[in-house]
Amino acid sequence: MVQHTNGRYPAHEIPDIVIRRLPIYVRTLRALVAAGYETVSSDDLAAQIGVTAAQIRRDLSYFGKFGKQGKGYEVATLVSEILHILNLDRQWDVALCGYGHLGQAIAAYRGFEPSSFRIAAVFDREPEHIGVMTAAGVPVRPDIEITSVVRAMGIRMGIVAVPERAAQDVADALVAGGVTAILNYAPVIVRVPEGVWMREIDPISAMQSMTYYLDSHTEPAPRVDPCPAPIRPMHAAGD
Amino acid sequence: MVQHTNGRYPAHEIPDIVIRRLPIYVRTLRALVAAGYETVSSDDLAAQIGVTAAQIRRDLSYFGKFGKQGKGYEVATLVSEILHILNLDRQWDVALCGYGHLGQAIAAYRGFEPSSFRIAAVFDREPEHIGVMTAAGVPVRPDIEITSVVRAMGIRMGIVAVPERAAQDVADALVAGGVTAILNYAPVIVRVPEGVWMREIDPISAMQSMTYYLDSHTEPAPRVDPCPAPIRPMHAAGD
DNA sequence: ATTTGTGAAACGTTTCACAGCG
DNA sequence: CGCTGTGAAACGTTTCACAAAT
Repeated sequence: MVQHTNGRYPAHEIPDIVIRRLPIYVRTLRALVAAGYETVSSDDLAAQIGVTAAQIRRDLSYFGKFGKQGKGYEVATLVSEILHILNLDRQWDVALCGYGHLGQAIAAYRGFEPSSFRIAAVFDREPEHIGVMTAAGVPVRPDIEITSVVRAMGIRMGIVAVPERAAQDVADALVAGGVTAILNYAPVIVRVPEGVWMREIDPISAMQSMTYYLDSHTEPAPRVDPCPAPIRPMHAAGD
Repeated sequence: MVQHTNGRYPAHEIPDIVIRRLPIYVRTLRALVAAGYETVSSDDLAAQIGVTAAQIRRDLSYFGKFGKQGKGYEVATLVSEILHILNLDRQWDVALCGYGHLGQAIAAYRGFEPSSFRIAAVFDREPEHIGVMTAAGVPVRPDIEITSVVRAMGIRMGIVAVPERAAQDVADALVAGGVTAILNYAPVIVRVPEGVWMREIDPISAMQSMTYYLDSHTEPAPRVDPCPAPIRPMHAAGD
């Protein structure tokens, strides 16, 4: 019942593109906390991220008023607020499907826990992987158990890291077990029912779109200086 | 000199979002070729991909006229046309930076060659990785050689698969060597000079944005039937 | 003085709808 | 008749610019 809209914007009207930017705000704000900042203006935060200050203010305004005029935003508080908006003030169990090279890299990645996720179940098709333990102590189970285990554990999110020919079946099994959010690494369009969220991780497409801008007959652009300034520790700020 | 615009749309006016969709069109069209299709209408292609037919027609219209009224598009020809537009009718050497779990998974992935890419150089910081050969026979070199090797090999694209604290340095080294397109897997904002293209692979952000839609207190949505139809082999199409 | 939150304008993208071609 | 290519309209997103708050 505790919804994060403050009455003005029904949740279903908030653009998804705004939602997708919030994790970047969290990440950057956390870096600012680590650097010793207590408050930040939308201008400074925007400079860090490489977007406009107006965009940050507009994005946040969908959810409430978090800043103070003349002062900016209290960094630690804003992190908590956004984490709450995103339902990240709890941990989410995730089912990892596929324990090949990619799946093993995902299982070994130390970035999930601090991001509110836990690889709670792992599945694979290959007999030689079954029964293996991940570094976190999760056993690899046969893929035929996806639906039943996901359902029994109440898992709501899945990662598809299997070859493209298996991706649709694996996604169907996840959905059958009650999963409503899927991160898909397979280079194929996976169809899911209404009400199931899906995000694609598609490095090949990303690379194939960048080659458009790489003229085959031209040498690299001339060297320019590196860019805007990175976060500096608070204590170094003097003038 | 052989540019892919046919005179009406200068390349610099074509929206990047259109460019980013072209690889999906290629992938889907190739699946249609494999299923025995010779022509396809924008309606059918749109249904396969899950977008509107108007969007496909508009996207393609930026580059020329590839269809025939009353007939649709010749599938094999359209694949070639789009590959040409994207500069994918050649192979691109790519520098992989980082040979940890993720880098090893990337190096082992068999999807690059058919997508016009080749992992041509691999770099890592850890002494125990240096000198190791990838499955494709590429030696892992120390990261201090990134700039010189990339420059010597004429490499134009790089993949950053190192921990976030090293990502900026590695990207700088790539750019110093002449790289102008970077795929970044590190969960940090990497700053690059004007003229360098960058795409982010950010699974954690993708997951953190999906949790917004997973109400913490609600059980999974009721079961619905699986969706639109997948590609069927031509020979099965009868009615 | 500084900075937020937000109407209104500007800009970008998608969809409609249909003339015209095969 | 079926389907493309595309003006024009609709829709979505970003930016401007400023009143109000401290």
